[in-house]
Amino acid sequence: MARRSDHSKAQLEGIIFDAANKLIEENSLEGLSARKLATDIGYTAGTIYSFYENLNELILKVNGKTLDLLYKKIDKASSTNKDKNKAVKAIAEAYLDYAKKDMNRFRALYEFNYGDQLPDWYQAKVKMIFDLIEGRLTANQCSDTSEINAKVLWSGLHGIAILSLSGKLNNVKLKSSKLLLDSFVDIFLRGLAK
Amino acid sequence: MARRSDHSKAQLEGIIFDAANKLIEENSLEGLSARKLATDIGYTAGTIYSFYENLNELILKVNGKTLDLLYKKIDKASSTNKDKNKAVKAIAEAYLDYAKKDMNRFRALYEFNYGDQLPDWYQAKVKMIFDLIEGRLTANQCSDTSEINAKVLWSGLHGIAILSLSGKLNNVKLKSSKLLLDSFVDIFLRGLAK
DNA sequence: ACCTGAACACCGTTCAAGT
DNA sequence: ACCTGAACACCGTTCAAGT
Repeated sequence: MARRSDHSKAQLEGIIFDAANKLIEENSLEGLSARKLATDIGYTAGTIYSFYENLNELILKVNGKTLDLLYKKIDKASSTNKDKNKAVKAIAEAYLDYAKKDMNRFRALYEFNYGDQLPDWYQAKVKMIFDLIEGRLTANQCSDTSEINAKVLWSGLHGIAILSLSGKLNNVKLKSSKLLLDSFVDIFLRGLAK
Repeated sequence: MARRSDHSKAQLEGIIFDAANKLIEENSLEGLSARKLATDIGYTAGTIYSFYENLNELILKVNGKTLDLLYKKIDKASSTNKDKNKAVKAIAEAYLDYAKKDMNRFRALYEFNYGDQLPDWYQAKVKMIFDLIEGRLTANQCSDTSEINAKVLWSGLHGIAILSLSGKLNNVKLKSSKLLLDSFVDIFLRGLAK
């Protein structure tokens, strides 16, 4: 212990964040505790609280970074396709793919109960992902129902992702989750094209 | 404290279960702790462990009862309608309605990480709900895709339920969750009717 | 000024000891 | 036989005291 000004304030904040991010990456929220984190970085638990109000603020920031990563994956997947239906499918698959490959951080996203209302900067990140989905879906559609349709798409997508991860969707193994997702998107797009 | 054989073994187990159920009903898993539960029933925390191996077993049993309640609601809703599409919608609405009205116990259902594989008796309860959905959906359909369709329906349903409860679906207030659900079911059924 | 370390109020779980 | 209560190994968070 006792590293006393081995690092600048900004450096230390980065060290704390990176260590927290790593712990969550390894075992979601169960992986993170103030004392474990402190041991990892060679400081005392108290130090964390001079950079973050509490653990929740730190978790929220890690989750914010996770949202950024998710956004990038979805953005990349959607922009390489031009046909609308294919773009929607690509978005859906990128979402599920991210959930599977970065399982622990994805779990931390929805297992975390912040308690208070989420701050604006966090909501903005969620909105960015949502707008990406909505934008691709409503290329040529009335905007009256487009928001609802996008929310339906995202809800279904998300439901498949979490039920697949948790294994609670009876007998749905990870192998078949893509089949499930593709079926959903197909049904959804067919249902939209009245 | 110290009530020493005021109750029979079976009585005491019931008392523990009921108290746990009540705590979860009031504040989901955050509401339950061994010490709080012990205080409520007038025993010591150690006593709980002579009836349940650990808190997880107790939570699982409470969740089992919640699944029973959910099943009953869905069963009732689906059997009062004869038209297939109406029955499917009734099931979906009953699911969402239950999630909203018994929010804390419903949250405990999916916020709980059991760790190990879920025991058979629990999986059987999940399957009963699933079969109810699948049965109504596949009245006259090829059984090849019916299981997948039922899983798609349930995933979407579930996604809407949890995103509505957690408020993570940006700007989706509880008021509009029924609208969202109805839209989903409409799109889904239209998509199925190729 | 920066960080510690002890303290406070909690956890789940075990098990020797009391009645 | 049944239940306690102390103990163990943990939590998050605060803040006076040390350097």
